[in-house]
Amino acid sequence: MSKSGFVTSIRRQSEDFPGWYNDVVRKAELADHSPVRGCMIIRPYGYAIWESMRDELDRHIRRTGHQNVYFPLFVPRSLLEKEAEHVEGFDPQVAWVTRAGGKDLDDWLAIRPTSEALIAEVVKDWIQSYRDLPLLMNLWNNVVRWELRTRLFLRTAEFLWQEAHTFHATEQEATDEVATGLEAYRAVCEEWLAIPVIKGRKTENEKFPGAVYSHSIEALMRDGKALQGGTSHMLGQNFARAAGIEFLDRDNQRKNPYGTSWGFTTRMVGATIMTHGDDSGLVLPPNVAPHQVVIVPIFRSDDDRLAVAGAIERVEAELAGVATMSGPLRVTVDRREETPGSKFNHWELRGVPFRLEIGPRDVAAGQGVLVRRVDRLKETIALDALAAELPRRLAGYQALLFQRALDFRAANSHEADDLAGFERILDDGGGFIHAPWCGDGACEKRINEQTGATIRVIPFDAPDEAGRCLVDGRPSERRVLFARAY
RNA sequence: CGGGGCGUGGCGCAACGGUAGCGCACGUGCUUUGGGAGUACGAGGUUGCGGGUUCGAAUCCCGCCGCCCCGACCA
Repeated sequence: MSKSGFVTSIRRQSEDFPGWYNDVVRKAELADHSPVRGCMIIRPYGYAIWESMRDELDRHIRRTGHQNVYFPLFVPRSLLEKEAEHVEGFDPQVAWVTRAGGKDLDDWLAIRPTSEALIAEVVKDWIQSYRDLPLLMNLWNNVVRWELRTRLFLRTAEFLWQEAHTFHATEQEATDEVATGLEAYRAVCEEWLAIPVIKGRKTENEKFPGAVYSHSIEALMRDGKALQGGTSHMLGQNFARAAGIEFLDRDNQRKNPYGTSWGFTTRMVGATIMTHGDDSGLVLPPNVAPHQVVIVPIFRSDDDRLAVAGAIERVEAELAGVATMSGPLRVTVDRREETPGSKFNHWELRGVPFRLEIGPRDVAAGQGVLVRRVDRLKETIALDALAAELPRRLAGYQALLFQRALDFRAANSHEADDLAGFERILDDGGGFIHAPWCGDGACEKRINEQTGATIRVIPFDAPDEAGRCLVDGRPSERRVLFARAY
C-alpha cells in the first residue's frame, strides 16, 4: 500500500522518474523490448494511442493539401551521399544491407534514416514545369537510426513517423510550408495531446543535416527535462541541387525548386506519458484515450448482479454513438471476474479519464458514481444524464489536463542572467530556462559541455530584450530557451 | 562507445560449490466483490549464450550477448 492508501505497483514518479517511466510503459502494456537491441514492440494499447495521434495529424496533413505516398525502405548508398552535409550528419546512425540474394552487394543499401535523398532523386522526373509545383507529399513509415542509447518510445533504433516532403517554385512558398507543418504539430500536441509547446527556430548546431534552417516545437516533461515534439525544415535548394531537380518557370528560366521536410514520431507517445502521468500511472487526455469511460459493475448477491448488469446494458445502449470532440464516445464495460478495487487500479494505471461505478444502491437511485482519473474527484450522476454530460465532462477534462500542463510549465520556467544562476536552476529541478545568448555556436557548445543543457529553440515569441550572453558577456538581443533535454 | 548496476518460471526476488525455492501473476473449485479478496488443489525452469575448473556449477574462471541508470550521438 502506498502512503495515499491506494495500491501501486510502479515506482514513484517523484522518486525515480526513469524507473517510473519504464514501469508505466511495461505495466500499462504499451510496449516491450524486442530481441534486437533498441527496437520496440508496440502492444495494442500503446499502438491505439499512437493511432489516435497519427490519425489526427493525418487529418491536418490532408486538410492542408498534402497527399500520402509511399517510398521504399532501401536507399542506395550513392544517393544518400549526394548531399554532403546530410550524409555527414546521418552516416554514423545508418544501418546498411551489405548482402542480399546470397551475394555481397556492390552498392550497399541504407535502411532509410529519413527519405530526403531518395525522394529528391525520384521527383526530379516529376517536376518539369512551375505547373508541377507545389508538390506536397507525406509518408507514414518506419525509419532506422542506430542510436547508441535507446529508451522505449523516446528513442528507439527503429521508429514510426510521418515525414512530409514538399517542393515549391519560390522560397516564400517553402517558408510558408515550413510554418504549415509546424502549426500542424502544435495543433496536435496542444489540442489533441494537451501538451503545451513552444515554437521556435533551432540553432545552427542543432538544425537538421542538410537544411537551411529548422523549426521545432518544444515541450516540458514532468521531470524538468525538455522534449522536442516535431521538426519542420527549410531545405532551400540544397537537396534539389544535389539531385539535379530543375523546372522551367513562368519567366522561361530553369530553376531549382525549394524543398521542405517535416516529421512527427512515436516518441510523442512517450511525451504524452511524461507530460500527464502520475504515481498511479498513465493519465491520458480524452482525445487520445483508447477508452474514455470505463464502467465498473459492483454487486454482492446474484440479484444485485442481474440488476446492475441490466442497468449497465441500458446505459451502454444510450451511450452508443454519442458524439465527442474525438469521434464517437469510447465506453468499455469491465465485466471481468475481478474485484472492483482491482479494476480501479487496472484502469488508473492505464490512464482512462473517467470511471463510472454502478452498484445496487446506484441502480435503485437511477445514478452512478463518476470518478475523474487525474484527481479522483467523485460525483454522483443520473444515468439518464450521461449521454448529455459525458461529452461535456470529457471536453472539460481535456482542457483541465492542458491547463495543468501549462501551470506546470509556468512553475518550472525560469530566467537566468548569469551562469551561476543558470546552474542553480538546473541543480534545483531543471525546467525551461530563458537566458540571453550572443548567437555564437562556441558559447552554445561551452554551456552544453559545462551544464548538460542545450538551446532548445530560439522562441518565435521571445521579445526583444538587450542583455549579455551567459557565457562570454557579449550583447544579446533576446532570450533563448535552454533546458536539459531528451 | 566510456562509467556504474544487473541477467534465475510471465513479473519481483531467494538460494552463492551439494536435490532450484518463495511472493505475485496463471488454471480449476468453493466462498467473495463500493480501492489490488480468501481458501484448497494444480500447472509452469536445459538458472541469458558459449567455453572452462570440479566427483558435482545458478553459484568459481574466461569470452560473448542483452537490459537498466549516468554521459557522448540523436526525433
